[in-house]
Amino acid sequence: MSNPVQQALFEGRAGREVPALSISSDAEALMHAKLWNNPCWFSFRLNYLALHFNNPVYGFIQQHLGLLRPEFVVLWSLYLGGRSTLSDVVRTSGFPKNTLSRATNKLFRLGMIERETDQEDQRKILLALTEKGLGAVKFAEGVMIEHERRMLECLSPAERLCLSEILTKLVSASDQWPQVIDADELEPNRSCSKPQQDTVNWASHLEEEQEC
Amino acid sequence: MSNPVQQALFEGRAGREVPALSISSDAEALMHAKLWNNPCWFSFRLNYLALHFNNPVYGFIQQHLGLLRPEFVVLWSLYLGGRSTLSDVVRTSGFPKNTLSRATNKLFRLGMIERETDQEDQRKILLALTEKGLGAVKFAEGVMIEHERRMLECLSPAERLCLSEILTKLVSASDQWPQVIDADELEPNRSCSKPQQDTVNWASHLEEEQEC
DNA sequence: CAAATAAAGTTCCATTTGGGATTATTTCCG
DNA sequence: CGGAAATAATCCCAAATGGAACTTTATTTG
Repeated sequence: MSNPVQQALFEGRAGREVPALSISSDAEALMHAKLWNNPCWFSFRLNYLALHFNNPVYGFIQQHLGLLRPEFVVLWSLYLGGRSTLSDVVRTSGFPKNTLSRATNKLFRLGMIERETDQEDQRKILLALTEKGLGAVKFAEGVMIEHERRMLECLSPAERLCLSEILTKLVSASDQWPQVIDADELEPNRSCSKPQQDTVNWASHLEEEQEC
Repeated sequence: MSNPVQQALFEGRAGREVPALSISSDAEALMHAKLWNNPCWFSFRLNYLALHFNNPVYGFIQQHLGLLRPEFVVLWSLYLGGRSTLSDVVRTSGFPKNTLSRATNKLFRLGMIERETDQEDQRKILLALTEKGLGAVKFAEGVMIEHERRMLECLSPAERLCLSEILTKLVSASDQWPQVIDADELEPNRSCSKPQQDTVNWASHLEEEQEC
C-alpha cells in the first residue's frame, strides 16, 4: 500500500486522484471537480452513469412508445418476473405505490396488461403482459441492450467481469444498508465546525417560505 | 475463458448467472429476476444502487435542511466547483434549467447563496455559497460520506480500487455515448418478431387518451 | 454597422408526482 | 368468534416538474 490511490481507497476516500488534463470552459472545470474531487466519488459516478442510461433510453421510450418511466417500469417488471401484483412491483422498483397504480391504469387502458383478481386473496390483483405489452417491451429491449452495450464497450472482458462481480457484491449487501438516515444515529464528533449544533435548526426557516 | 460467466461477459451478456438461493415471497422472486436475470444487468444494478444512496440521503436532507434535491444539487455544485453560473450547474447536473432556476431563487431567499452579475458578460449571474449555505453543505456532507462508506464497506480495498478505476474508465468514455437515441440508427434485423414494424405505431394510441 | 443568431435566465402553464386519507379484504389474537 | 391490526389498491389534492415561449445581453455575419 505505497500508492496514494490505494491508500485513499483503503481509507474509503477513493476517487480524489486528479487526472492532469487542461480545462477549457467553466462547465468543464465544474464537471472535473464533481468527478475527480468529490468526497462522494462513488455515488456521484453512480448517478452520473445512471443518468447516461436513463435519459436516452427513457427519452426513446417516451417518444416511440408514448410511455412514461413508471409505466415502462411496470411493463419491464412483468416481463422479467411474470404475473405479479402491483405491490410486488412497488417493492422492487422504488417508485411510490400511487404512481405505479396510475401507471397500471394507463397500461390497462392501452391494452398492454391484463388484470385478474387473485381468488386466493381478493385484495390482490394479478397483473400480466398482453401480447401488445410484450411487443412494446420487446421493441424497447433491443434499444436498451444496444445502449448498455455501447456504454460497456470501453471495458475489457476482464474488466466487465470484475465490474459485474463487484456490483453483485454491493447489491447483495444492500439489505444491510439503512433505508432511512435519522440524525440520532450520527456520532457527535464529526469534522463539522460546530459539533453540538442542533440538527433541526436548518429547517426552521422554511415555515416562513410561502411562494415558489 | 472456460467459465460461463466470463463467456457471457465477453459477449456482453453478463449478470445472468443465477445464485442458488431459496425465494420466499413473490416480491423476492421478482427482485431476483430483476437482479440476476435482467438483460440490462448493468443499468439495473446502477439504478438500484443509486436509489439506495439517493433515497436515504435526500430524504435526510429534505427532513433536516428542508431542501429538495435540485436545491441541494446547486449547493453541492457550488461547494465543489466554487463560484459558478446557473448554466454551468445545469450542464453538469442533468436537471432542466428552469428547475434549477427555481432552486436558485429559493436558496437565495434562504440566504444560502449569493448572486452577482458578471461584469464581463451581463447575461451571466455568478452564484456562490454564503456561510449559511456552506454550513448546510457541511452538515449534509458528513451524512453522505458516512452512508457511502457503509455502502462500500462490503468491498475489500483492492475491490474498491478496481471499482474506482472501472467507473473512471466508464465516465471518461461517456462523451462518446449517444445523448439521444433515434430510431433511424437502429439496425433493421433485430431479434424482434416483426422486423419491418413501423416504429411510430406504438404511440398512435395515445392521442385518444384524455383522462388520468 | 445593423440584422440575425446564440446564450443566460426567468416565467408560464399543463402535466406529473407523491404524501396521506380511504376503501376493501385478510390475518392476527384475545 | 369478533374486534383490532395489517395489507392491497385507489383517490384526493397540493407540490414539484419540465417543455416552450419570452426577455435581455452578447456574438456572429452579410
